Amino acid sequence: MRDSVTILQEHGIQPSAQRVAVADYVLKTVEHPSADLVWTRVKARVPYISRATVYNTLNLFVEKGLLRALALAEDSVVFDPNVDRHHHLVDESGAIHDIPWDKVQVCNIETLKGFEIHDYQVVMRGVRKSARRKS
Amino acid sequence: MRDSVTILQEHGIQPSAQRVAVADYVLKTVEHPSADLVWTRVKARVPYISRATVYNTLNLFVEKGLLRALALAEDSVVFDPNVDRHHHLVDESGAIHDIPWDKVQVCNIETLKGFEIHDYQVVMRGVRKSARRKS
DNA sequence: ATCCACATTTAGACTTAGTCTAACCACCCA
DNA sequence: TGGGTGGTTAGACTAAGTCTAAATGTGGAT
Repeated sequence: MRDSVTILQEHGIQPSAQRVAVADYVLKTVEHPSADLVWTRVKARVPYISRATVYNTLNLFVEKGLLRALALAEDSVVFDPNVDRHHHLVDESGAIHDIPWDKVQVCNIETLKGFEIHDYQVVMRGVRKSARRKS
Repeated sequence: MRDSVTILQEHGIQPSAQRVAVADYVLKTVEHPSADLVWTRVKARVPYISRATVYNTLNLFVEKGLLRALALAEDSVVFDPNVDRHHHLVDESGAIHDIPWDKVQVCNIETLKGFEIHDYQVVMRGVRKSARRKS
């Protein structure tokens, strides 16, 4: 995994200590955290970071294309460091899983009359099937 | 369009004056209103209805299958009286349009390993193409 | 090294969406 | 006539997020 400082610089973001701390967590996670969860996680390593900074930083990262903000569940916006096209599965437990773009195909979307589609994804609800050994 | 009182009764909901007022608006609208917009719209006809009642009523309608709650945009949950399967297009203006189920097809979703899909839809972002005469 | 201008961070006030609570009302039925 | 059950209400409360004004950090010119 590449260095957070480098990634920030490549996207025209001054790599301050706080921003690097946020990047170190949020660019590598797969847990689709809410902003407050990001705050909690980052505070565990850098206790002096403020809530406003976390929100500012997350919004900056979204603006600069490092993150995507997703409004999939009812109760909060979550962040996803996977900015390539992909689909999402919202588990009934609340967990969110990325589904690779080529696992599912959407047909006839370009023939929709009257609209210009800029982007789309399939949003699924379901449960992760319990794997073999559970206990 | 059928009578709101009848529809409520068929779904096991006591048709109080407030509930009928909410139903009269929200079961017929196509504007995908937020809860507060429902309150505003209903208050225009029934000024003595309280915010809590609107929220209670909307949640009751969702529970009883008269409405679906959608978390598509970042800033609030909206309600949709169309409870049949369909897709959604979120216009850049913020407006939400229903896209009929058979306009678009999703393939290979049943072959997804490791998950049991209960429900899905395609969520699109884009703009409504300006029709001929604009001015 | 020093200074300045500007960027960043901070705590806390503020806003907005939504839930909860406890009192209140209205009807049905004994 | 007096409960009891439903529904409604205002307002307190909570949670997510934004804003503000002050403090602090930083890079570049000298």
